[in-house]
Amino acid sequence: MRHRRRTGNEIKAALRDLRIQLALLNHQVGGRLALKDVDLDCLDVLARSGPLTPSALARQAGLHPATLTGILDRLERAGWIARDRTGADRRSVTIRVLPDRGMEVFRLYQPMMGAMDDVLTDYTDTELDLIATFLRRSAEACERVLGRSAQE
Amino acid sequence: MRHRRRTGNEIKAALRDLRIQLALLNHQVGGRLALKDVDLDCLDVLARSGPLTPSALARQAGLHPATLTGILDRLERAGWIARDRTGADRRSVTIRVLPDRGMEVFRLYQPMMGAMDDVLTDYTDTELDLIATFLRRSAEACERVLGRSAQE
DNA sequence: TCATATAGTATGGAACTCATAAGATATGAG
DNA sequence: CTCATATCTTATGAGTTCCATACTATATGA
Repeated sequence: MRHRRRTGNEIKAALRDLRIQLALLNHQVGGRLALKDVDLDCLDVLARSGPLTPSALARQAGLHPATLTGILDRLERAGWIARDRTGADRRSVTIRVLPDRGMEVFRLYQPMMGAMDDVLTDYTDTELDLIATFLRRSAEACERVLGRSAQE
Repeated sequence: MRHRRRTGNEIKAALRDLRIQLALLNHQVGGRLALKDVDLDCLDVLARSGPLTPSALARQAGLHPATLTGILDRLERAGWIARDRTGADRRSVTIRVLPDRGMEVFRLYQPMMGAMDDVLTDYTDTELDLIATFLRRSAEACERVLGRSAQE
């Protein structure tokens, strides 16, 4: 029982560590592409959640709409994204990541991907499934916490 | 074999997701304390790696030394840290997190801690150990990757 | 038709980051 | 011991970024 609690705390501490390390990795990757941390975060969200409008992106990234205009200007000028104005609502704009530069980012994350592959070889299929599920559930838990406290 | 590869990719994707969510959580917590993301990151590193000199902290946080001066000025003014000048080398300064405000941060992370506890109840002791080890090894892998590419 | 709401962006002021340089102290060669 | 050099931290100034507000254009509903 005591062991259980201790392991739980170790998991949380490890998670905190991992977050810092991944943030540093992103910072480094961003540096090589002349991108701010926030800019890379936005690209990341865009790559995952598909094309988005500026307002939706601002909400998901926790940024002020006006701040996002600046970020999008930078990203557009550097050829990372395109602003499409083809929707039914002519006020609205959808942001799309241009595909070729997406590869460029992918390449810079390769070393980390390789390192993760090394870690993963030591686990059985069942264990990998367990880990994947745990990570997904943790991300969801975090998202729920965020949503709950954003209401107030 | 194909399933194995797919699960591996899912793990990496989930890790990316988790990073974003945790970054948002930090952003939100930082907002309630009137702290920039970078400032909170520095506090986090300090809380984990113990008292540090500005140079060491700048290295660990991937920041320019001069940038760190500004950050430390803010943190000191707001009562988060103290600059101690008691070392043998009188050029050097050690940064220390003041204990009382540390509690304040802890409280803001409580909801997330609770959510994690909920997730963890579903796992056996052996599974928790497995997860803890995986997370530690991933963080170490990330750290190694960072170290390697920082040399160039 | 007109009032109101919404999407995105321009504007200006305050704050931030970083390269350079300066001040203070340590270290090592002669 | 002295002096040149290296190291640690911080001041300075230029350029950039963030955000609150206000504005334009479009949509929606009475």
